[in-house]
Amino acid sequence: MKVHQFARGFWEQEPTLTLGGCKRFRPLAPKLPNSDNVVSATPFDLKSFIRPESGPRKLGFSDDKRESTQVETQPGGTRWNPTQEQIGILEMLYRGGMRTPNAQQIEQITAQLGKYGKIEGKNVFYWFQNHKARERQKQKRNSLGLSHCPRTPASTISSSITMETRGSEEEREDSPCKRKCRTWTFECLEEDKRYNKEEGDRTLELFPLHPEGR
Amino acid sequence: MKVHQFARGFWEQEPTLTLGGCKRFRPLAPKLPNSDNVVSATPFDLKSFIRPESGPRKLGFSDDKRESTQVETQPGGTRWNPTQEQIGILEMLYRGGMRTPNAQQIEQITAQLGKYGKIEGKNVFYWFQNHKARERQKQKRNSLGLSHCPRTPASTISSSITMETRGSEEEREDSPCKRKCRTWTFECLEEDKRYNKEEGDRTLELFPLHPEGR
DNA sequence: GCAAATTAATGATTTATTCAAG
DNA sequence: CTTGAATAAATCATTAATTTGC
Repeated sequence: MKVHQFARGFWEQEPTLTLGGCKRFRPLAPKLPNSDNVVSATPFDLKSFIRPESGPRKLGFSDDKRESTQVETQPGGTRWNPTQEQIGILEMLYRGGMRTPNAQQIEQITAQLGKYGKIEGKNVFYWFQNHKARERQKQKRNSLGLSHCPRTPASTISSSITMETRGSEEEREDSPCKRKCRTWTFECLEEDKRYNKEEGDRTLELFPLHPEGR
Repeated sequence: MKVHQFARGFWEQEPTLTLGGCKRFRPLAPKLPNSDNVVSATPFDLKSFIRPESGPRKLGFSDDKRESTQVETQPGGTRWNPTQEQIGILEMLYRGGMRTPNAQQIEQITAQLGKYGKIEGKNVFYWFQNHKARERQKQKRNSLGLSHCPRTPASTISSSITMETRGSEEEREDSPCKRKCRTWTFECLEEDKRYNKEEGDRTLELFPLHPEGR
């Protein structure tokens, strides 16, 4: 099987990946301590490798200096705490019919909401996911209690801005036809901790492979 | 309520947000026929049109030269088509115990696998998700047939490289304790379509629009 | 041998659940 | 108790295998 061969090259080039922390894996290759390998590799071997939640959860926003000790993959950190403005806007968008914003939309929403407080794209994403799910639950609960006239709670929604959302088709809430709208990429944990600093932080590049460039 | 106020500014500044690709909604704002908002959206309306193989599906490694015209913001989107090398490495990692790599891990894996063909972080993420889920299904199916001795298939995994992954703690397979490891961000649809790229096209910035310094 | 037609795999998204911070 | 965060299950969609008729 050729896999091993490939694997071989793989490990040799990226010793980092050879489970720095997880010794169980015996590297197929010698080890190759070569300091800088390809992709700048961000040496951080495997600390986070599967044991990310060990460290202190709290530190949060103190002020990242993690690169020194690498505090296990980012300070767990405080979770997003939306401001009234942010919630208001999100709800408006929701009422407006938005259910599963795509990457660009999320990006822009995030940019806007960032004016009212720290926020990241994932917060927006999650908010829509949760809000949608919970509205659904609520509705289901209600329907059980009423057992008829399923259209009741729609009032707020339908009143002013139901929009085309689903009025046109047969679909309800969020049809599956909206598939394939989102694209995303992973980001180095390090940086997502910044609060909203001005300019610069908008231009985040997606592949923060370089250790600390920013 | 101030919401409207915010909303107002919001829409004005970010017309793009009016649902780029999902025409279903009618934007609160005028409409903004501005072409760019469709953005990718990959109106792929017709491409898949029942005759999926019409276009040059093969390109893969041949030597694509399409980047010149960029084919309207990327072609409906070819999905990732892993090479043998990539699969081999991924499977190795999986056998090594990796189940839900975090952002950093994904990043690095992606960087490595990128040597063997175009790949993005999300592909790696999805691969693990799917592989894990499908192994589970398979196992369940098997167990139904056997209805006993649940420890059977573990052999390969436990034998040589279980790693610290969860060897140290109480967690098995993929306990929920691994929560909160991942961080990701959304990316503009535009670029994710490029094929392999080398240089710096990775540093793209995401906010083509920030209206004002915020 | 070969393409169109079908089927099997599997990549990509969405939805449902669960966990836990506040 | 509310709700942000994360994962697993279900689902959709596209690509590669394969079968089939010529």
